Amino acid sequence: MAEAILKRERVRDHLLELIETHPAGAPIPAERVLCQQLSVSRPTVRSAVEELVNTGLLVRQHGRGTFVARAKITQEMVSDTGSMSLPQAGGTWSSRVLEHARIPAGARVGRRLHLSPAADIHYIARLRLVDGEPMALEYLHVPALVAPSLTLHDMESGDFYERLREHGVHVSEAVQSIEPTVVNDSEAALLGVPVLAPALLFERLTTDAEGRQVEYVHSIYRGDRYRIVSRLTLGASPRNTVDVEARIGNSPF
Amino acid sequence: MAEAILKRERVRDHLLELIETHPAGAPIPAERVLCQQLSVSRPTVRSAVEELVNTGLLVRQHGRGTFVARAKITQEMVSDTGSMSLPQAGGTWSSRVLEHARIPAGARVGRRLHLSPAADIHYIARLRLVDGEPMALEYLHVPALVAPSLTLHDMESGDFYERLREHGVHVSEAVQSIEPTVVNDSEAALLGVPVLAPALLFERLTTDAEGRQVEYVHSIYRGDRYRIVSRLTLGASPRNTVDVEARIGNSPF
DNA sequence: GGTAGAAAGTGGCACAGACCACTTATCAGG
DNA sequence: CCTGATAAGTGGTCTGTGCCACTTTCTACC
Repeated sequence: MAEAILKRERVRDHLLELIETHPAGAPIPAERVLCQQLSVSRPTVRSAVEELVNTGLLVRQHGRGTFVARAKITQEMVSDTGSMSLPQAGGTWSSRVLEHARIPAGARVGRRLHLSPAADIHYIARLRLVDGEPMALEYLHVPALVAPSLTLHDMESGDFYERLREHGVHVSEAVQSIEPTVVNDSEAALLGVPVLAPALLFERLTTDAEGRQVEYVHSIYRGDRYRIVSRLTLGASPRNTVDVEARIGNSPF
Repeated sequence: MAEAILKRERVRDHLLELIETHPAGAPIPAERVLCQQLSVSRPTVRSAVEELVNTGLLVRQHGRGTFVARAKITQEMVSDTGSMSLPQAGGTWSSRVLEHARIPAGARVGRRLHLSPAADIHYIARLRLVDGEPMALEYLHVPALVAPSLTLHDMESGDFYERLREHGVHVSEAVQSIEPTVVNDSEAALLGVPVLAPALLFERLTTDAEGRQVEYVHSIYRGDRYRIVSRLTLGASPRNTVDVEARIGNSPF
């Protein structure tokens, strides 16, 4: 019953495979070609392509072709998509590694990653700066089992998820929570703000295509420099909304 | 040249009109009926309907029909859509009006609403509770010019935007910002938390179809009871994502 | 040799029809 | 009176086809 009965889904899965095996920017076969290859009609292909265009995995260009889009769920996700943005357009990011080790998960992290507390994880603590100014503290945890050969360099790289893909890990979904907090002594010292200053606590749990928890990130952002901005549209054509966007879905009443 | 040559857009506009003139939950004509009325084919109708379903204006139910969705950009937006959700599924909301008046906008509010500081606004301050427990303070400002006959009852109603629509105001977009803060003395007293407890400061500016600023909301949410949860998908079928969802759009590389 | 036009390839839009899956209301049977 | 089968109405999927608009490339003309 797991077999895809719907042609549309079969086409979608085929496209997803193409996307995973092709670098960003690469063209995918023309719609009419896909029709022949998969033995479906063009509207079916178009429907599947459209879905992936809407989710941002593909980009269509009239008269030119359809291309693999950049995967945007990255460590910079938050700032890239604008769901969280700097008060005044950002500067240049940099980071300083504070700590790095391969250690047992422990109770708290283990629970979130669905691991035994004794299971090894890659751990890295970084201070993230914008134009040299401390902005956030980030604590990254990746199960060692998920990517045994992961190097420190991989974890430092900007396009971390791209790197994970090379290790055979295909990130598919992230659940992120944000809550207000205040900084403690050590955080205050590292971020250069007074103790008890307002801050945002981010937690992100990332899941791969096979449903495994592949990443747990825990960050403290300075409240005086950060702000979440979302733009909610109602009724306007989605064509009008630019990349800085978060559309909200409704449930049936 | 402004005329809609595309049938699909004509259908979409027709649907938008239906949505505006029908109360939330009302059924719209069946797809096959719309085909006849508008002299287009069913795929065209379905495509237009699908767009509005994706933007959350319509809800389809297999075997039952298609219905006007609740306009979810409301005061409850945050909790309803799950872009912000209670730690453990919410209880029942209620509110206590703290203050209510028709007053001049003043400098700060006037600037945000693009009004002269002397222009009148409807103002209401409410304490919002969940299961009787204080949860947030909300300060709502609506220009008197926008809805001259707005009553206190309108502003107290849960479906505030529906009410605005009856006054000829069609809400189309909202920009919302969230930042961490701590509560001051009076806020602490009203919310029943210690002074300097973490909190979230919400600001929302709502714009109508004509580009007018129609609402400015400023709220303080208890940090210990509130949390923002967003779910970011990459490549998964949007069908899998439930109402608690925020999809992130990408720009072409 | 340079340039303008034609041709080929791409995605964009639309049609008419067929069949399936689900929901609801109706109606006959117990 | 209640219950279960049935039929009608709805959205869900897919086909095969035609034409249009845009982009790129090639070609033939100047």
